[in-house]
Amino acid sequence: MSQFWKPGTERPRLVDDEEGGVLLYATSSSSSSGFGYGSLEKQRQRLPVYKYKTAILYSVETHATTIIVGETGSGKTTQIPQYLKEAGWAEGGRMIACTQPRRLAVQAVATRVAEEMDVKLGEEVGYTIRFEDITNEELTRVKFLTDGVLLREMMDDPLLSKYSVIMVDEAHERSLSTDILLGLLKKIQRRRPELRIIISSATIEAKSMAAFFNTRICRRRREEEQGPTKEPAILSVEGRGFNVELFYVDDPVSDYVQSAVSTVMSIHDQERMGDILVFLTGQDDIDTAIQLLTEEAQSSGKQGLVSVPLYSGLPRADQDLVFSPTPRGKRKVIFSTNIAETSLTLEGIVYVVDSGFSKQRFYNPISDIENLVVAPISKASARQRAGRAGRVRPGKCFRLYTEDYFSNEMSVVGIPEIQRSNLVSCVIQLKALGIDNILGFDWPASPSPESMIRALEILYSLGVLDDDAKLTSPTGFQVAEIPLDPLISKMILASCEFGCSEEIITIAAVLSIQSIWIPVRGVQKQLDEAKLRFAAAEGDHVTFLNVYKGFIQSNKSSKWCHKNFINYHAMRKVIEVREQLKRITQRLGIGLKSCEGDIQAVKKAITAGFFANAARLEPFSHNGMYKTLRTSQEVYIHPSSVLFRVNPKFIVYHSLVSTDRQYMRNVITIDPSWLTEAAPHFYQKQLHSSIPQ
DNA sequence: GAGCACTGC
Repeated sequence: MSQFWKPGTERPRLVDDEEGGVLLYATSSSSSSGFGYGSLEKQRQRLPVYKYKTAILYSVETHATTIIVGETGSGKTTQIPQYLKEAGWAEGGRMIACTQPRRLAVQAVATRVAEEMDVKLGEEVGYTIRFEDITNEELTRVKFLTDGVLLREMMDDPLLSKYSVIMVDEAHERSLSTDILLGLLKKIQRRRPELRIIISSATIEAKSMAAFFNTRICRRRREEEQGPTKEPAILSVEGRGFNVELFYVDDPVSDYVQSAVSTVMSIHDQERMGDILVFLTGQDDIDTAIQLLTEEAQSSGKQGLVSVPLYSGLPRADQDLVFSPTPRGKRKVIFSTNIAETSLTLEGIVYVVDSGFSKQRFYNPISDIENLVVAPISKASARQRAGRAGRVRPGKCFRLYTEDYFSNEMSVVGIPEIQRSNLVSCVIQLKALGIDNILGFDWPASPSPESMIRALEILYSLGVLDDDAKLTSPTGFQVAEIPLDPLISKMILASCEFGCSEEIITIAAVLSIQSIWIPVRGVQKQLDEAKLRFAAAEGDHVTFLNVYKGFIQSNKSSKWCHKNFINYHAMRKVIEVREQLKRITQRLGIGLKSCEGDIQAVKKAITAGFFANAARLEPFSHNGMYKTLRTSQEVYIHPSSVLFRVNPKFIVYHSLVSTDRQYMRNVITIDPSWLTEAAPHFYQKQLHSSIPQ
């Protein structure tokens, strides 16, 4: 390995990551195994953040905004809410909120904090995530929630008046909801000077966050200002990770999959025992890498390697393999996507191999298409990946790019999600909160005006916004109320008119789940056959109705799912979402009605939401090429669709996925005259040119 | 002939 690698000139150092001392999937080390309160208290005091308790409380007392830079295992997430509670911030009926970008983290942190405070979860300490509200209105003083839920709460309580302090954790990840939340919190602060905001962020982002929240206008007027200082305070808390030594390649690699496999082999050869985590970009890479490694290990007679894939599409049981203990004398190699960068914490990793790439979403507002492309990661991501090696003992990280590339070419932080996404949901949420001047909204990072305008256009075409870009009544307000993509919400509202809301909320629930089929490559043929049992000539949406019906008739049986290659957990989720939609539609005064098999009604309701996603088969096309009616984009039916190779003339699709081609996922056949019925304004021009009568 | 990661009363 010494020929291949050169130690970086950068000195080995502590590497940060984001969880404040909470180890997901490591619940056995907590009090349930017999530690009493006293021991928990001692553990708390040993956390690095403990030393800063007074400083943090002082800063929160005197500053409107405090930015906490916390490294690995600093304990900030679990401890700061408790400090605030002890200092009296939850007195007088007030509450302390702490947001996380992910549900799992919310549950884990809340559970841990309840344990440390020796209270029952759901009483003094509670949490709220979608479908799960473990809080008690009278008792709960410290509340953990996803930032998406807090945004929803603002619809009822725009000033978030019940909270005295709001801590936004993992702000450096710059997720869509976090950015919207930060923009809104800044606005709230102006109206509620007594509100305190704590933002926990990685080092790299701290300064820009501070600049964003700095609302102090003029230095001289400082003495006249009432209340806390407007200029944010920045506090830094060290972590408790181990050293991770960094290595770079001498020359750029041409094939990072092959290179990752060779590196794993060298580590296995030359380094002491310890598991390896390899960051690749997707399922394809991962499958190829595992195959290559198996071959290389076989041909060189090397033993003792156990390779495990890890990506979100993997069935739950297979994902759990990653957490099973490595057999004695073996070395586990986990080939993972970005999922291991933030969402999952793996124990026992000592070596990290970083390809330097990940798949990232990019949105093109001109074509209104979201693309998934392999792109170089940022320095922040690279640090995060490296940090995964230093959790149990000092580790090593092998970067499959040159040190020169890292220093001079890699961007410091990634592009915030809000600048890479379709903004339709985001715009409607702001409108619902009464923010009229969307283009002038103060964001932590501004999205492009093109994306904003495109979102406004789409919402206008859906009849959600009027000529003055205000929410229409009742449609606009109703669509904003439903926590789904506005196109789906519109479809639900239309179903009322067509008398098929029972069917449409089922379809809406299925569409909001990733996939209801079991994702297995080896048994593709059986999966296709299973699909045929439910396939409807009208398309995928109607097929979903058949699957749902079968699932209900089987009495929601997991056996039935297994037999039919249907993902049982996904179907449970469908039931859950459907129940939620049922409640919401009832509140909106939409009566649930079944069309009793009138499929045309169902398809018309779908068209009412998705008219913009219409495509027409190219005449004389031999390979099933379609063009979208709106922008004449070349698109194809996705191979997973029941209409693949059927190629009906006119279709409406739910979404596009872009790989080497643009694939339409979930399609139904339509009659083109429905398009002009559903959106006359939208299709007026195209009517004569592209739709034959 | 094919699926980065999250999320929402």
